[in-house]
Amino acid sequence: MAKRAHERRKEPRQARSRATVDYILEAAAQILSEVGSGGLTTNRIAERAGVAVASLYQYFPNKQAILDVLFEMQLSEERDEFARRSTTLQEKSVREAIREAVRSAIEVHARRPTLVRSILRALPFVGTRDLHVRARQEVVDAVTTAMRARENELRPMKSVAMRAFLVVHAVEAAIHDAAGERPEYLTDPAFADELAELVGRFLLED
Amino acid sequence: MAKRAHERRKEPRQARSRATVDYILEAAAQILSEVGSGGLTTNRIAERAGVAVASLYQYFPNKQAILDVLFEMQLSEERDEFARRSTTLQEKSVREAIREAVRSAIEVHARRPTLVRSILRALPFVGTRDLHVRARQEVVDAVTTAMRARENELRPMKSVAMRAFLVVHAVEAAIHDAAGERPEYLTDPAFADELAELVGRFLLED
Amino acid sequence: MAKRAHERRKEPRQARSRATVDYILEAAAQILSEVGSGGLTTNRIAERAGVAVASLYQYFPNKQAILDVLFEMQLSEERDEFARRSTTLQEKSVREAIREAVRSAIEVHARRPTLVRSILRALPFVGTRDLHVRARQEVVDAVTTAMRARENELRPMKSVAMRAFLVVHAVEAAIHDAAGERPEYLTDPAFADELAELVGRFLLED
Amino acid sequence: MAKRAHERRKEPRQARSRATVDYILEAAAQILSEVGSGGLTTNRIAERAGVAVASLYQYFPNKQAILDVLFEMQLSEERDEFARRSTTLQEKSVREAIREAVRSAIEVHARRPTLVRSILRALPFVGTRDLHVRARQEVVDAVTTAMRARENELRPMKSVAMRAFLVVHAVEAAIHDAAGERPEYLTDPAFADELAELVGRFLLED
DNA sequence: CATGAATGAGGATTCATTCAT
DNA sequence: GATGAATGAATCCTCATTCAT
Repeated sequence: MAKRAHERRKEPRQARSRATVDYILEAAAQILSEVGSGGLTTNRIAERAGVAVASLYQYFPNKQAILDVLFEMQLSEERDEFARRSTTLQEKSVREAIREAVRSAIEVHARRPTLVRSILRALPFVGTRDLHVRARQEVVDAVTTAMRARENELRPMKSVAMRAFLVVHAVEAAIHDAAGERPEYLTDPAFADELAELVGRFLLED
Repeated sequence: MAKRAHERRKEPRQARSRATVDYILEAAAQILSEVGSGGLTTNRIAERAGVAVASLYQYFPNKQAILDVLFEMQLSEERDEFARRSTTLQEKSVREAIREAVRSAIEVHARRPTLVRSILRALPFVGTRDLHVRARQEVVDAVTTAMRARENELRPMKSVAMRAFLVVHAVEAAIHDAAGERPEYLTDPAFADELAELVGRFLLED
Repeated sequence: MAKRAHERRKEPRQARSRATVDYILEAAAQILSEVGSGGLTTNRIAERAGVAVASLYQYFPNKQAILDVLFEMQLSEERDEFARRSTTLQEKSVREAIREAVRSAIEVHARRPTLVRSILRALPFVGTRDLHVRARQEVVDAVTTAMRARENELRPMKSVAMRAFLVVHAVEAAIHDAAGERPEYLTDPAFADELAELVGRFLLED
Repeated sequence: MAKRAHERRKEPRQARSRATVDYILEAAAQILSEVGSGGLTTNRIAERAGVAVASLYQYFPNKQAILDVLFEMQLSEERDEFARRSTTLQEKSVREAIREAVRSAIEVHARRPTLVRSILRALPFVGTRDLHVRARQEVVDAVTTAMRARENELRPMKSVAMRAFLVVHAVEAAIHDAAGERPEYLTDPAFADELAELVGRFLLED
């Protein structure tokens, strides 16, 4: 695998080629969630996408690039979801904000549980480590900032960063692992409630 | 890769054999934590272990088996650690028990952070899914049982299982991710305190 | 690669077309001298020429054809140079004629040393063997004829053909190799003098 | 193709593997002289050698390495031939020494004309440029040294290096090209005589 | 037992060439 | 006439695994 991945080799101009790119990404996503990263081969991707391998390489410089794009797409979705909520979060009570945040996190993952899990948990071991680390850090940072903004409403703490780290990773992992091992939890309102409670009790004065 | 793995092809009788097996496992572990599961090839393992590939196949039916053994070893270690504490845990307050449990979990992972992380987080995407799922379930079950035993001391809950699931996954993930992204946390007492607090506040009244 | 190369698929009628063909040939030449025959791909040629690959195939039936045209162009240039001098050569002394011939040979190659070298030395191993052999033979024949015309002024010899062969190949190789390894020789008058001396001493009575 | 070639990946220990290496080199040589460097693929080499591709890669890190070894073998042979003669050359007249040198040069190439030609003329355009340039330079240097040693017996010259360059390249090219286009020349004593004459007249007084 | 050697199957990537608009 | 898109066939190379000594 080459070094700089993640850049598309050639921007698709026509509608036809944009569709091809989509098919490829979709195929990769499917394979990833069905057989895992081990079974993800360019030939398989191309076959599933219904295109020739060479076509795949017209838009992605190498396999890694596909994974990277997939990863970034997922991140974007999360970012967007977060951004969409963040304005309203300001106006709500912290408790309510937490509940909202947890719900939307679950929401994001509930759509395609295996895929998201594969992408977010598997990729770090397969894909560009940097990308993953930076991405995760970004989320932690966002939460840290949000917490600082309303620190007076929170339980006193020495390190905001550490607490944010714990909250983010705990929540994400719980959701990912649920997606993998207890998919039914993702649609169970009790799960969301419990998660929100976990976070709330950790962050707020009782 | 063959189908049934995880059984050693042949139990090593002599000391020499046992040493060979150890070298192999150690080599695999090293490679796993250094270059990740992608770079883990049988040839590389053999080379690092200082034996011929063919020798490797005298003790392991296939590559997967090595991973499985590695995984089980790690689990055993955790199980043992847990078992060792569990008797004493009975006699302590729940709060104290939690603190102990969290500490020992961190302890286990702190020894070889990258390795443990690789094994426990990466293997599920590479190795035998079943093994992993069963193992994780086992931990959740143990915690569930422990919680049931002292349910009256805990915050009322609808599903003990779900709460156990959340606690176990949250704690493990936090530790694993710390191992990967914030190794310094593993030796920071504040980290253990915070984690214990997270769990304590979630499980205990007020 | 198809079989019949070297024929242009379609003679360009309009000026625009002719320009396109020129761009293609120029691009091929550049790539050839920059990265060698190994890096010469149709896609790369097209890209460098600023046209689509498909356009390239409107004027050349296949890649080989491009190389062939390039080769022929180079030959033509040499032929022309030779023809241009040959009339005047008649009137000069053999010694002077040799000097002139050597100078113009160097001249031809000095213009774009790497290119000429690539074309004349690399192509035979990549391109149409026949074309190359015939071309070289043609030069040898021309020299043979020239020598026969003034055989009485030359050192006695058994085989004019063999001596012509030696002279032609020695001179060409020296120039090509100089182009590749000692480019500064090409502009050093001493080099021309020495080459002329080499030939003169071989062909002429002392 | 990777970067550092030419190093054998693994030294063959047993007789069997040494044979394998030989088969591979022989196969490569055959293909090279039959179809040229363009047709030289690792699969074809392996097939012709009667081994699996993977075996080939156990001894050569990549295709280039095979070419490099072939190239070096050829150079060694030339070096040896040269060394073998050089002692005796000292005792002979320059004229005789030249005759000897030319004869042995032809000798070396006459054994497997197409191969040698392929290797020495084709490789520079396919293989490691450095290797080739250094090798050629080595020969020129050796001749330069030899000429300096007996400079007083030679025709006066400004640059020994340039004259050596010319002689070496002229002779080699003539032989190579003869191998390719006039194989019969290689066994014709007249050819050797003429070549020796070419060199002798260039280097020696009147 | 141990090991150097060997390999079939496959994986990533490229290339000359064609097609549809 | 030109071009973006598409592709089948190859190419280099690796890997898990087996064999022969």
